[in-house]
Amino acid sequence: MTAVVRRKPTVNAQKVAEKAGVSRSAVSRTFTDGASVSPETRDKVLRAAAALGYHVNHLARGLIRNESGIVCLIASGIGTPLQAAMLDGLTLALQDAGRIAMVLNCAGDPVSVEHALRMTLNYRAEASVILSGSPPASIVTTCLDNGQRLVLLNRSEQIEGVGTVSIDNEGAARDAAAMLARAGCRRIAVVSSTAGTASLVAREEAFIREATKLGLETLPHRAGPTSYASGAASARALLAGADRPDAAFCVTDLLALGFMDAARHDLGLRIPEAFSVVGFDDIEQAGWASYELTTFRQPVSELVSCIMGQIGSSTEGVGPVPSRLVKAEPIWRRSVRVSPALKDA
Amino acid sequence: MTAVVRRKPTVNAQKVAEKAGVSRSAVSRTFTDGASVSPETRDKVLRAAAALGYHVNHLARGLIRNESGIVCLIASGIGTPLQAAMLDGLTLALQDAGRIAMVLNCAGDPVSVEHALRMTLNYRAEASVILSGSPPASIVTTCLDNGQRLVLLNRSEQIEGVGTVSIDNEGAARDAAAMLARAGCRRIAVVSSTAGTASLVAREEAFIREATKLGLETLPHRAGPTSYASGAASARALLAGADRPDAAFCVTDLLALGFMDAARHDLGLRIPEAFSVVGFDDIEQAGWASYELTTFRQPVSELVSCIMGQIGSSTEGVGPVPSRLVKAEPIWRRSVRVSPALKDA
DNA sequence: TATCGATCTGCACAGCTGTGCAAAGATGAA
DNA sequence: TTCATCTTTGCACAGCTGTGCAGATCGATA
Repeated sequence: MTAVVRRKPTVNAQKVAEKAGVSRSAVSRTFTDGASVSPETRDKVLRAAAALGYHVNHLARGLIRNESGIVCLIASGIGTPLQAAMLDGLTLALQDAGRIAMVLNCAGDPVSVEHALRMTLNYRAEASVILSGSPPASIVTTCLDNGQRLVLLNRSEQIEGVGTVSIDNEGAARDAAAMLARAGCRRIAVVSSTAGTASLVAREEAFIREATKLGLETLPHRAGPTSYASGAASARALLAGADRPDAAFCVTDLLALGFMDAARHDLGLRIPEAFSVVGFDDIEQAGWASYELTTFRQPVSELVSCIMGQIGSSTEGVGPVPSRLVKAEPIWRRSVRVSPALKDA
Repeated sequence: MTAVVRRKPTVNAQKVAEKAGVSRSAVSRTFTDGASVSPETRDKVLRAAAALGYHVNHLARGLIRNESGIVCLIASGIGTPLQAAMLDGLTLALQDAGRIAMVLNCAGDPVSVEHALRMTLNYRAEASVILSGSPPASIVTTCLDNGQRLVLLNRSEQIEGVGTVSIDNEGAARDAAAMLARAGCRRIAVVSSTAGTASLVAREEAFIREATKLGLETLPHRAGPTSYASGAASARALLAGADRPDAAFCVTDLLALGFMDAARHDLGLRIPEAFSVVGFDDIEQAGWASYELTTFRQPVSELVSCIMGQIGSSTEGVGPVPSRLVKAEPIWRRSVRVSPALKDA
């Protein structure tokens, strides 16, 4: 006598119709925007639905309308301040737009991104936002063929039909180089990570190019993943010898904060008097009083609204969505020493 | 001549069956675990599916199986380090268990939690995890009636059929009081927030009760929401007068870090020599060299596996899931001065 | 009153899949 | 060869909803 799996009697539109004494169509129309129902039947239906605890089945609705209402967010390192802020903003914006967010936590490598996009297709998501990692080309075309919108964040490649929102890494990195040159720095550590993410590499290379052009010496260094610990390790490695650099450009605020802490507490350096640090992202912690990090802001809310624009209202066709380039404004705080020249002025 | 909305020809099991020269059932069985298909047809199907870019429609599958594979995570303040860490762990664990996470970003008030749970029912989620906020009782029973599993985090109320995972706030708060008493502190600021969250109130009250029992004086203070800024504001308010406290118990690490920064940089206090601070949560930043905050750890991975246990394998019935109480271990760092008594030993 | 128009309602089909049941095919044994 | 057993396959139904189309109801106007 095996235990019989007794499926709970689910409450569907049919039940509501019977209780309200109307047809099932009337129930459906009551919960469909812009459908034609008389106020009385509408009332009867709503009352019956509330009594039974009826909730429209979005799986079935998505099946017939071919609009699931689901938008997938594909990211890695969700626990990180910047990614968490992006997720916060995106989930909220999606809800305001009547969609719902599915979060796929991937490792960042192409295989896991492809896996995530497959899941995306399984759930017939209307759009997917890839916040980190880079998808193989084949799965991208499959997504587009299935009518899914795709938005990539901080990818340099332009793909036909794929929306792109990018930070102006090059411009900001050039500004950073100029900023440190004006402060009178000469030997500059360039602290990056071994992750090899496109935008991080872009920042590093653009900075080195501009700094070299300005006659500055650069010392690239990568201690590990993009983290506080890696920043601290870089500081200990770079500041140990006799001929130290006199400034550091860190491609990420997390790296910068770790770098600052190690420089101050392990090596006794005074920032900004004896050493200048510039970061990137403007995460919340960069503004904390222990750091007061001068950095470049990733304008989260602007990025979010750009992404929402790319996702669009799902009505228009495959119009070639213009890719957006967002400026990263410098945020002046107190981790860069004031230039002697400016002091005189 | 209006633009005809031409629905893209979707690729479904029927198309795959035709291309592979088999029946649609064979396609379905190929993608169903434990179904009976011969290796040859299976191969033909897989080849045809790959060629067409077929992906099983989980909406339809969920409709017929009554198992959507969706688990909803309801939270507010996703950008916060602790919540972000929880989301990171939960999304990963869910994916490993073959489910997928939907994230509902709510404001925390009962109305928005109810709204989120309604959405949960619309998508026929198998389970919902409420990470913050407190749902009205009526919607809870509706969820249970619809066969949805429900897990509450840090709720004191026991509801029949609802899983609960809680941190031992009281025990940890008592430990904190004893810790500060042993360090020789006498007047202790209790820094909390105006949020009124159950677990924060529990920490505050348990601490005050135990501290009073130990003969310590307590000065409760709430400057605003649970944030770095509120912690800093509390420090400025509490440390301005002449008869300062000599220690602070902050019900959250974010509050503690803000408190420390304001105490040090605005008021010139030395921590831990002249002032001791204890926090709660052990967010990543608490371990940074600028803070070295002594605190109590919310064991994220343990909480995650407890929650996963409550969600269960969805096979068994409404068995009364035992509620779990997780200990918050003290993490000794350097924000509490070493007791003169211990120094002698 | 008869006709027209507007508004609402119900029928029936489509959308995609999983699975029980019966039939067919394959395999082994007598 | 004949029978029995096991595996595989196809049919057809269920699961829940949105919507086009035709019919019904109602009010208003000539």
